[in-house]
Amino acid sequence: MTRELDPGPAEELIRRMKEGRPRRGRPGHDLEAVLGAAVQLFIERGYEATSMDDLAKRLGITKSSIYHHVTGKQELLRIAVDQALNALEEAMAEVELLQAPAIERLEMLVRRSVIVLAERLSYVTLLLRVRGNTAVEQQALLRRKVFDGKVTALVVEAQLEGAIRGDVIAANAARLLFGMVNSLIEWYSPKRGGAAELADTVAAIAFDGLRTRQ
Amino acid sequence: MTRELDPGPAEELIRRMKEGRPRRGRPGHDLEAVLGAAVQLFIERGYEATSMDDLAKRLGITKSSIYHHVTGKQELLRIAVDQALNALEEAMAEVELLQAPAIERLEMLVRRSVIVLAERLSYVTLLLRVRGNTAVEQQALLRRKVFDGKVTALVVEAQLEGAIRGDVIAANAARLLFGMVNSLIEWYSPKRGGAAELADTVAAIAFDGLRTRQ
DNA sequence: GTCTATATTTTGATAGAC
DNA sequence: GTCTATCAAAATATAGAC
Repeated sequence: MTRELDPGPAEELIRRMKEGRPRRGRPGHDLEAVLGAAVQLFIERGYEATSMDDLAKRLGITKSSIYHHVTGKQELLRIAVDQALNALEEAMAEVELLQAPAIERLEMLVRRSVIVLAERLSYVTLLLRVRGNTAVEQQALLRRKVFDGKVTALVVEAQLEGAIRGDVIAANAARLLFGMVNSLIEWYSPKRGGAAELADTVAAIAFDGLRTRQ
Repeated sequence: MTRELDPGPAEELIRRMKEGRPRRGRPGHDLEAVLGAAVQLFIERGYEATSMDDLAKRLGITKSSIYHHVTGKQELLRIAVDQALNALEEAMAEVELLQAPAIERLEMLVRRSVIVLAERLSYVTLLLRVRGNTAVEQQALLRRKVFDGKVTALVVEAQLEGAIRGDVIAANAARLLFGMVNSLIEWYSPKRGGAAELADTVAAIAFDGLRTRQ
């Protein structure tokens, strides 16, 4: 029970992923393959609506075989949302180190977040759909809340510098800004081309608006 | 099976709601009460994660009693998302009648949509979370798609008029715009004050951007 | 309008052989 | 790494009394 909050043994996978080492050539499936199929299904049907048997069928194995790779359904979700949170928190940490006006740090955070969303699309998608039913989900919501708080702080700072309009409530602006960013998960597809260009579009609309200037 | 796509007998409720006639004073629960509790639970825990027994407990009755009011779980979802879709489509229809530049019609649609989201917050929340698992959900997704297509058409028109920046892909702009609008369901609360003011904020950011102008 | 059964499936998970 | 067999719990839904 305390297990789902621990780092867990799945960090082996995360480490392997970071190092770009794809998978070992053994027959059958490994954790990576199981996780990939699970994430895909969770996104298609929703986490709750996906049964371990659905996952087994997708993998072409039996339900019980899955338990050789993970302790249960929740662990699959935990690994996935952790991937998303780690990347977003890393982006935030980098931005916080910058010596620049708040509005520039904020814009950089927006661009970096778009990139993270594009690169880890399925993980971030799952993260943003988490509702808080289980301990795993509540922990994820908590980390999101911390992130959101830092965004609001950036907006406040930029307003004090006079760089962001003062006629909007900072928390609302922060939420709308990242509401726009996060909405990418609803339609972005890697085929759709460069995430960098998309980041430009998002930043342009968010900071300068849709309207033409004369 | 064909039933879930029919208008269904629950249109009595919808009619009563439109007329502002709240509920009949009989003892026990009516469809409206059951629907209200269901919607609340679907939002808290997710549709799939909510069992009919959860709903029964929340209402203080037994599971089987629910089937006196509705044919099943899916019907509850159908009534709810229909409420949201009807309101959004009505807003679109009204805007389409306006004799005004496309950008003004688009801005009006944004404002009206914010109001709809605020007024029917829980229904729209459910609508935006629909994944397409069942026939009910697929029908809802289809109606959303039509709505989105009309938004994109408005953006294109406004670009041709030179009112909206031409350096963004219309479909992307439309999606980001309503991504921002729709993100309201994640945090808006009626207590948070007027929806009209919020609509102003959304329109200001979307059309003129966060950045201060000198 | 609500109840007490009850039917029938499906769920997440385990034990132990290969 | 996968299998068969099995489990206990939980799911949606129905029948029929009050």
